[in-house]
Amino acid sequence: MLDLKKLKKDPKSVVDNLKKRGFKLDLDKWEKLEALRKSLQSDTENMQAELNEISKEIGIHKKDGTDSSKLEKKAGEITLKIKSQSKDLSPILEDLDNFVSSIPNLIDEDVPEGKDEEDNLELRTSGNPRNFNFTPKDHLELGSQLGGIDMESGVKITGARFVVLNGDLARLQRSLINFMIDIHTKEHSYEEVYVPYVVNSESLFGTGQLPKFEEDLFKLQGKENFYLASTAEVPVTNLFRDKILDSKSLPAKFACHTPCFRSEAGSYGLDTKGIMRLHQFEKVELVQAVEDKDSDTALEELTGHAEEILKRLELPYRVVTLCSGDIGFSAAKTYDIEVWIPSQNKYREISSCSNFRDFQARRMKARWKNPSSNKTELLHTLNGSGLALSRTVLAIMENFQQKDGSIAIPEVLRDYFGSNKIPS
RNA sequence: GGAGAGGUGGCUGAGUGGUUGAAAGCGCUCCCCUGCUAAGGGAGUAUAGGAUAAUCUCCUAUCGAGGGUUCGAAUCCCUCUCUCUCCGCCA
Repeated sequence: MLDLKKLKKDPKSVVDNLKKRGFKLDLDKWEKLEALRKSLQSDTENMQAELNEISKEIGIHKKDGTDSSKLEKKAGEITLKIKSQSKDLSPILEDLDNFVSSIPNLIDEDVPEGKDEEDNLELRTSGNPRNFNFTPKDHLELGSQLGGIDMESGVKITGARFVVLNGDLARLQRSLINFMIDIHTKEHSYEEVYVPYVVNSESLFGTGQLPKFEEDLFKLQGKENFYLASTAEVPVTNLFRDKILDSKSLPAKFACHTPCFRSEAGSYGLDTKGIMRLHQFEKVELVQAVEDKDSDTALEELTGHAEEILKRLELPYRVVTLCSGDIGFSAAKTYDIEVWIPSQNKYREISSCSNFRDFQARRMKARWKNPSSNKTELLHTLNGSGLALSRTVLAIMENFQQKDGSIAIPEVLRDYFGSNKIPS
């Protein structure tokens, strides 16, 4: 949620900033609503103050046993007025609320301007795409040959964009989970957490998936406000909701493996082959809550943590800064890490690392006690994939494939996997 | 799923209709006292919104959430939710 004080103080810069992401803030509407709210609210509050005063007096009269009927009559009139006024006020408050909670975060100064993913800015690359001395296959072909990727069963059991992995590939994914979590906990000092995969609407509001992006989520029947988590960001970041953290516990860093469920509405026809884009996939997520002054460095650090996994797996990748038109609703700045996919001859997203600054924290009242000012201040939250599992499996298959269709296992993973290749 | 009990400030815990935003204690902050330590004394210590140029200030809201009764609700009524105890079921 935006800092409304900022909007009041300097509406133009807020409008300009939001414009960069292609969001048109209807300032007129807001100012009108706000003016209306102000006058109605201060009016009601004044009446309430008067009523409180009179009620107190009545109390004193009752205690003394003196007559208070005149006061009671007057108070009754005021009460009626307040009630009718509140009826006018509450829809305005609701409008304001909806209006404000649908405004995306402000983007950082150094976010490149642009329209869509074409305008994202490449920051660095790591590793070199391999030169194949044979024609490389795509992961689906490889997986089908190995009998490890079973799209048909996924469709039968559930439907399109669901998959069954068998044998070595299932084990490869599981070993990757352990590998990633171990590095993040042992070397990058994250604490491992296990969290619910079903989340309520408050949690989704907190991280910014609601109210605007309900169509991306799977909603559960029955329980009115339960959804399948689209990312561990939701349950893990909400660990900080309604909390005031001690400065000693900062930075708070959590690593978490969960499945992710996304309806992928609006992605019809995109990545229909194989396991690139699924309704259900596994992910190891990194989440941090830090002091405001630390979030810039924390983003660099967190991105580095995700990159480290790719480096060790010897997968070529690049890091891009998302441009103003491509960045997500809640983020102030985002680095996407893209892994090399030989069959597509390009880099594809495998991790997205974002600094949300105080945007999520304001929505979920995630605060910390600043000992120097002795005040409670909003935390800054960050998260990033470290990494998305199905795409890591895909990338290993394609980048490490051998001429005979077998797949070599990256050196660092062999102990976890228990062998040095997946035979054809 | 059935039956009961309960949700009060950073924590513990009083408070069943009237100057209660809320006693007391703990914790924390500042000050005083003591040669040091131990101890003692005093003051302060929620969040959000608003008025104001701003602050000491003032107003409003908040005692799980939402409604209701009343001049007035932490306190009474209704709905929901969560926690605990017992029973049932169960990986």
